[in-house]
Amino acid sequence: MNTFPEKDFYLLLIIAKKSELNNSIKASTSELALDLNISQQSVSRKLSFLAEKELIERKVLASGNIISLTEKGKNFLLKRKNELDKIFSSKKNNKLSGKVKSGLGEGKYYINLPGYQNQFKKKLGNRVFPGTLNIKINEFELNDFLSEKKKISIKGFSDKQRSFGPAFVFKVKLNGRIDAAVIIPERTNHPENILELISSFNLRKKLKLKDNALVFVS
Amino acid sequence: MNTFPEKDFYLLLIIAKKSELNNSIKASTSELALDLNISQQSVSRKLSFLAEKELIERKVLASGNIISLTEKGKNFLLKRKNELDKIFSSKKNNKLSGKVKSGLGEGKYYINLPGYQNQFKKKLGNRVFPGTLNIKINEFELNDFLSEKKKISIKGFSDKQRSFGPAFVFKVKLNGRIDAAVIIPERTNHPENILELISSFNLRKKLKLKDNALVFVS
DNA sequence: ATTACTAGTCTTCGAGTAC
DNA sequence: TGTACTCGAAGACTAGTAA
Repeated sequence: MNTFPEKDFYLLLIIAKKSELNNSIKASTSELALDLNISQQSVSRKLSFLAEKELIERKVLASGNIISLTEKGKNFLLKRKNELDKIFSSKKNNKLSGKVKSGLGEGKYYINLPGYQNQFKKKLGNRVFPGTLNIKINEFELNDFLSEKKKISIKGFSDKQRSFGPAFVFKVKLNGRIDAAVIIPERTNHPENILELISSFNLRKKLKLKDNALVFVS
Repeated sequence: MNTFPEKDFYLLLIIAKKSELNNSIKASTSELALDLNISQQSVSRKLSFLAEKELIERKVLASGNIISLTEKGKNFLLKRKNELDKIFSSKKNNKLSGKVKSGLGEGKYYINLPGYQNQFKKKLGNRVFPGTLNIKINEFELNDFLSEKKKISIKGFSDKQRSFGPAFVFKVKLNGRIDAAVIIPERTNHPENILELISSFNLRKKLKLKDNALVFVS
């Protein structure tokens, strides 16, 4: 029995990620075991299972496995994606709420660099206040929220000493009325549950926000 | 151990579907057992597990369960959705290919009703040929394909005898060059792996298509 | 009608180890 | 280094049944 690999879904997902859906990957069972937090032996068994069900294609070499998803495997994931999309589509997140947090104040420095400010002026209509308002949000809702917004690109640049990376900004309203923008570094390495807002206003002052104040962006 | 309910994912998904994410549902363990093709006892155990992990909220009554997803439960699904979205986002399907199939010829009758033809003329620019070209496609790719297209609504209407339902149409090109439109009844009950195309042309003749001919829409 | 405990069976797990 | 077999333990399953 066991027609559908619900239990092995996550292994399939990891293979999809690593292979970028369409390529082959080389991976040993112990490597994958680390990703899944299970034993090498179990991965071996699971890969056999997925191959037997024709969800993956697999060549076993002395040095590891060459693995790729089959059409059937991709469809299995796509079907799951469609189910989830359908469930969440009705509840489009056009609002994101969270609490105001204090950042490290680094944003301030970067935001105020002329290389960025000039672009803000051109693309957002105004220079922005040197500082960001940090809001702690549910990171899982961020994707859906931003997917509805227009992505505006901010280019990176260099000065004599160092270079500054590109970023994306998205125009939003804070608490339904104040013009602001979400800014996300293109090569992000900071926590995704913190949303950084910029604005021509000093948002914290303008809205008299203290730490942990509940706000929403839309 | 067993921190994440990979094995019970499908039950969580079913609860999400039935509850439309945010509502409570009433369901007995044996009902859910049918959906999952497992025993009533297993559902009982799985529900306890999900509740213990705080993925669902559950009230056990003499007549069944009142179940709703917790924020944590929704996040679990949302996270999975985001992973899948990410995997498939690079491979945007702006092309859908499949084989020409013979339909039952019903489409012809409906398509040609003035109540529909007048709307086609207004919204697609032309009356359409009375007949549909049926293409067998991969149903799992349909969602992604259509999500990139503009949805045009065709209203339902009634005559003395009966009523005819609303539909959606999406402008596409067949084989990269012929103007056509996908038509999907709003209350669909026909197989989703068959795509029905309408056009001002008789597509079958114009492209000299025989059954099983490979075509693509974009 | 329910839910869910018990108990026996079947499945899945990973340590050890062969190749 | 690899993969994957054996096998004892742990976990998950269902039938019977109590509440």
